[in-house]
Amino acid sequence: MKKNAKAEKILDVALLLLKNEGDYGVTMRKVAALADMSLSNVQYYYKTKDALLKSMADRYFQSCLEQIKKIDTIQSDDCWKLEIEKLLRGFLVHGLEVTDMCRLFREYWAISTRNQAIDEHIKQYYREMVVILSDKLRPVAQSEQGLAKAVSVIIPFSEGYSITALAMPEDINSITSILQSLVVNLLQEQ
Amino acid sequence: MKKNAKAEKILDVALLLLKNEGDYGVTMRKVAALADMSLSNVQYYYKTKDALLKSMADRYFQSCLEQIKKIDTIQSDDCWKLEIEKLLRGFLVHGLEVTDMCRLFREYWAISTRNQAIDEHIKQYYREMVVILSDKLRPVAQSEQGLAKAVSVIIPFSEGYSITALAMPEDINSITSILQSLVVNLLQEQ
DNA sequence: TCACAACTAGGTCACTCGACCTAGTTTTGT
DNA sequence: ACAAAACTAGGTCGAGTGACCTAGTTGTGA
Repeated sequence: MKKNAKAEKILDVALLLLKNEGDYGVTMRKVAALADMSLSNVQYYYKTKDALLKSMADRYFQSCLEQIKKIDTIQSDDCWKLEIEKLLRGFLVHGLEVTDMCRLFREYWAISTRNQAIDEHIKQYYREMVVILSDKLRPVAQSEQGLAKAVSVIIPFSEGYSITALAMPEDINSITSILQSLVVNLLQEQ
Repeated sequence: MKKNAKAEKILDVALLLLKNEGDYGVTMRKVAALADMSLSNVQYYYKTKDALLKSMADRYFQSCLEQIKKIDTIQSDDCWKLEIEKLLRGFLVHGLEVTDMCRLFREYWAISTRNQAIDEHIKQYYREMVVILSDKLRPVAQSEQGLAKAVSVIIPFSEGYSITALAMPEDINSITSILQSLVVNLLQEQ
């Protein structure tokens, strides 16, 4: 049994609560009950609720970035445009069903409007996402300028699509195709 | 003094609280205090908290749609592409600063993941937004197909941009320009 | 004028919350 | 072996919460 196993389990359970019941739904007592330990025990690992919320955000945004890093870099071979489409589809698929990731981000977007620290976390997350995604696309980009434009289109669109997708008249295939040709054009910009 | 003046004031105050403190921040007592009336008085107009939250959502999404309806229809004159740009800028400007509208939508996006009724409200809102925006753009659309694609791009992008704008490398002018030429192309699709 | 509905105010109830306190038990380092 | 640190458990406290109750006051229509 790892030393930090309980502290990790508390974070797991707390994120589960955040996902299902929102930030005010995360109470020390509920966390304790779901983690199958006493209230005082939770409070031993996280002295205050703020400390718990901070640790949750630290770990969650970190894990999300690591997930993005796992995406394959687009290689400059003869089917790179197809690879772009696959990459875009991977982002847009969050619009079809509300995934755990979607739920947590929606909570954090809301919290960020009333919590300076979370707001900074999210901004930093998207800044790092820009860097990571740029690295993935750089091999097929004709200019840094075009690359910057491409990521500045992909990221906002995929976030917005995760919210609005089910209400749009065009389906994901059509949208992916439109976005793909736009991104390809931007990447080919001199 | 209108008959419903108090009921309306309660909704005003409650939306203010929702914006600033989230859904759990809306308590009957806080609403009463801010509306300068007694707790029982608030509870007279809205028997339960659920009833209050429902009325808030009903009125808010309604008012948002009416705001969108006020946007000028794009006329098919010789400067329609410039009008498109102006329209897009109006949407994207929500990315530069977190407006009241942004804050409330972020709250509702989060609430919708755990509240069926709000989820339906939001879906319906975006569906109506599709219709309204389509009407604005139809005069310059070469086909219904292209029109559907255009709105299916504009709406998700503007929502996502309101969240991510400040972390993107490209500024609003560059983004607006990219989106404008994309939308113009889609509208000219046969 | 009078009855009835609309409205207002103050209070109580059981419940939940984060923070704190105290007293044990286990583990660790020397 | 033993002291200190790490950990666990149970209890209490004041502050809020939504729902509910009762008793007044004002307004309106017949």
